[in-house]
Amino acid sequence: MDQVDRILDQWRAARPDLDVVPMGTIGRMKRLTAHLAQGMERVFSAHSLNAASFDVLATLRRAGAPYELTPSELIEWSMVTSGTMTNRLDRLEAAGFITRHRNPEDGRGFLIGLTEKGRKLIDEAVTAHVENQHAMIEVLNENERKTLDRLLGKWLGTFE
Amino acid sequence: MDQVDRILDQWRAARPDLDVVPMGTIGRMKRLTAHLAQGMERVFSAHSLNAASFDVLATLRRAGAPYELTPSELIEWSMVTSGTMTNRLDRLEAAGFITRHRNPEDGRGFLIGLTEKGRKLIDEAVTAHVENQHAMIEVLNENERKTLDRLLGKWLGTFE
DNA sequence: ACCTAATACCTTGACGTCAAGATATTTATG
DNA sequence: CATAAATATCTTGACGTCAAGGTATTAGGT
Repeated sequence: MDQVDRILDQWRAARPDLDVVPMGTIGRMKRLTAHLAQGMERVFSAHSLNAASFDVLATLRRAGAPYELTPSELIEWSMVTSGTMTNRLDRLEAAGFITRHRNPEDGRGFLIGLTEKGRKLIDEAVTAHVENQHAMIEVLNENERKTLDRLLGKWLGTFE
Repeated sequence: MDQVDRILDQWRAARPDLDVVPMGTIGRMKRLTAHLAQGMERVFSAHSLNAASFDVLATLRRAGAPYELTPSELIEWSMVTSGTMTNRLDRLEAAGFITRHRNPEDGRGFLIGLTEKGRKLIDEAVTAHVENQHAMIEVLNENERKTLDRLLGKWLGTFE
């Protein structure tokens, strides 16, 4: 009997004509994602980062050496608008974690690169991040994790 | 092989020392929640609402007649800060969906009530919302939904 | 070559959110 | 009672995000 169940009970009393079972599942997804985000944010802030800046640095890092991508490529991976990416890059550049230089192959655009400081930071941060994710999912056993991942994958498939 | 798998493959190449399986599950959760939120937002905006205003009106509606709660109670149900709730209430009051009057039992506070216009709107909106949620989860069969809901509940239990 | 369309990125204004602090009122303590 | 502590709500300033629009550069069709 968690908070989501209490909400469903209220709906069943107030609107008995509605079948609110899916609302329960979706509500649990939303709350869980919020808790997970909060847990991850703690690790990020311990490394002077937040979800937005971690996202950009991680995308550059996992792209592999020489750790360079265009803003457009970063936008695709991160699924944000160009204005959001400009803002993210402004802050990361000011903090000295990335550099912006004109793309020699396309005068309209730029290349974003990790600085040495940025690469060291994201390598430390992602190590702690992965450890933290392991800790947060610890309550589920191997079978449960596999089942959950499979169901999420199937559901996600209808959207992507 | 979805976008999450592509990200995991990049990490395995760039940082083979990390076990990124939990990152995959958490990543799918996050993306799925984002898609679900987007799908729900479409229904909300069709009723001149967004997730924030729907949340407040729905909380008042499912509390039952006379559809009145204090801002503090709304804050607890919605898990937002007081500043956020003030902002939400300002907009809903300006739109004529709720009223604010001083709480006769506590001079420090207020009572928030649904207007007739607000009650009608949320009743229509929540009907469409529940239908939409059914449509979005349609791809999973009864057993899969039950299993997913049980696993999410177990996981969520470690946080709440 | 020229001109239109497409592309890459930045800018602006609005929104929803939070953290921290302010104000008014109630409750608890001596 | 008087006063300190707690409570209820609003205010302020900052952040991250998006949609829409702007500018510069490249690509395509004639």
